[in-house]
Amino acid sequence: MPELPEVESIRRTLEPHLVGRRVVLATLLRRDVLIVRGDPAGGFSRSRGGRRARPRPTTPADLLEGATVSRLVRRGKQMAIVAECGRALVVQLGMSGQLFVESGTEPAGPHVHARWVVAPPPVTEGWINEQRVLLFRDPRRFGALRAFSCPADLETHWGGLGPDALGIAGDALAAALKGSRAPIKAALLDQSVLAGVGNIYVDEALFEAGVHPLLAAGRLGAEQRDRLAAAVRGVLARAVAAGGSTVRDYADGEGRRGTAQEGHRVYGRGGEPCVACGGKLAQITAAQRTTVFCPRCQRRTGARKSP
DNA sequence: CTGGTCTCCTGATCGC
DNA sequence: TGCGATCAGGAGACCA
Repeated sequence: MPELPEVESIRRTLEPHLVGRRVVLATLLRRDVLIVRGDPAGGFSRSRGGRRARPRPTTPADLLEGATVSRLVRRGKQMAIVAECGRALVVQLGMSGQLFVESGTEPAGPHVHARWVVAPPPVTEGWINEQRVLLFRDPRRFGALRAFSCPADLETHWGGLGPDALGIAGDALAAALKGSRAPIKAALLDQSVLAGVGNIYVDEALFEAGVHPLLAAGRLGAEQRDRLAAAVRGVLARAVAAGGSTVRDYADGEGRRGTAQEGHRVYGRGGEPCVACGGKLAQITAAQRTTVFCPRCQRRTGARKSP
């Protein structure tokens, strides 16, 4: 389940394979994973009554064929492959998505929905000088590719996201949570509030900050919000440094697993002892997600009412 | 508008 | 050993 640290690890490992290279061939093997101007290209919208008579036409350029990659940019859990011409392809990995360069030694397996052949650099300059094949694989298909034809369209799309969680400051978090009566866990998972946190790191950050997952978001005190912002940054930064969490099948852009799961203190540990107090970790459902926390270390207490 | 619930999807796991 | 039931979960649609 790729969250910010996993996407950042993928971005970093793919950079040397893609930046400065030209996409010579792009193939869409399953059309409905590509979203162009807000609609799936494959013809059948998932929304009720959204069945369209004709598939939306797409062009190879939507998948950046013929374009030269200028940079890979991450915002929250999304990554954009930005081309020199201004086009961009945003990759959303959803639950089970993977984006990686084909190793040649292992078969890519089923559920590959898009494939790019990337030319070698014009001048040989180092060890990565061969043609590369980039694959988008996504068994559960909660992921998607979104095509944008200019930087302004990409910015508009990303405008719907909250501030990036990796650099979230206490006052920015306060602004994002102001007035919210949703449980803090639900608020942190809402990508329009804060971009990048998913179910693993939200539980880890709440534990580190000593905040109960069901506390109303708008009721956190200033000190709690600062602690929470610092916990979010710290948890994510450590996970990035560890190459992300491989809980099931996550792998980076070169197929390598991460080790951040070794540092998880609550995720996946319901019923086990708290690493801080030794008490039994509770497991509940919050925001429709499995939620693990320590009832002793994470008090459901917010700011005092003004006298 | 806001927050809660439903839905999509497949692989892993569990109990009989 | 086989197989149906259950669970996992990101995020948009939907609804009260």
